[in-house]
Amino acid sequence: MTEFPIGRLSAETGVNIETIRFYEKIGLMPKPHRTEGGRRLYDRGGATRLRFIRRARELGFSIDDIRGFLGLHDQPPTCAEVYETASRHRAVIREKVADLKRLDLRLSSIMGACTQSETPDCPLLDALLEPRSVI
Amino acid sequence: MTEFPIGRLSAETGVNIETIRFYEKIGLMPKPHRTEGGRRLYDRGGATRLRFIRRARELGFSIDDIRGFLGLHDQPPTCAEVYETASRHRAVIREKVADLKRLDLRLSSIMGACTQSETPDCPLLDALLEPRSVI
DNA sequence: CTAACATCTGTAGTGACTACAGAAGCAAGA
DNA sequence: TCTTGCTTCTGTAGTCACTACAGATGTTAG
Repeated sequence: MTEFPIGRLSAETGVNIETIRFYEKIGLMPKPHRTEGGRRLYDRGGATRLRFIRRARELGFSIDDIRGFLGLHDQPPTCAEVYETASRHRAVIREKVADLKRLDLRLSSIMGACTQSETPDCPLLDALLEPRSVI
Repeated sequence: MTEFPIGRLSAETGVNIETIRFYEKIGLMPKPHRTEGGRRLYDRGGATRLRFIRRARELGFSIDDIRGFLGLHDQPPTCAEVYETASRHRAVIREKVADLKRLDLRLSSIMGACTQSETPDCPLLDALLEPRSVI
């Protein structure tokens, strides 16, 4: 047999069984064959497609981006369109990095005021209460 | 009157009306007075508390962290406990920054292969399909 | 034949809100 | 007093990308 059940697909691709079924429900994975008893049977193509989805997810692309890559919106995209999606995605990532770095600075700044004592009197919480603090 | 309705509280603190009601539902904000007609009335204390919550959220603390700060888990926390929470939070932020930077590198790497042509033949998508790619 | 395991469907939960629908309170002007 | 228009009310459902069950049934090795 060239077909295999969902458990093997899951083991082979590193994608959870429930996630595979979820991808099918939202139309990202096509409906596979079934055994007479109703169990899903996948082939090589299914594994390739699922791995593609997993890699794209690992790179942080949204389900909707992936739908586009797979041509599920309309046509399969041109190379330029894919680049455009990736480029916008990277811009979001870079903005997130900048945001988180600013957050780190602000947090570190108020943490510096902390005495770390065992009393409930905490400059860190005070900093959150004071409108004119470093925050 | 020293009391004011939810709209003014919202305007004053920059927190959405629906969010204020949400905070009340989950017990982060206490139940306020009501007019005879059933509308919420807040005082200065309410505004101070809500601003505290907003600042903590801006710093990325979870609702549960904030519950701890406000002493809603058990007692009001000691300064050392607050510092510990902040410290763990900062560690998560730094890990996220590192993750996102790695993501940027990987993404940039495969974007470099892209021809940005108008054809559907896309090295970027191929990179996601190939198991042995740079990704 | 049976025990153990794999898989099935469907629903609800996660976090931190946001977006409505439909009803009702409230304040200012005519 | 009445109306107009704004504000607020409750309750539910949607967001994103899954994850975690419960309870039933298929499949396979010994």
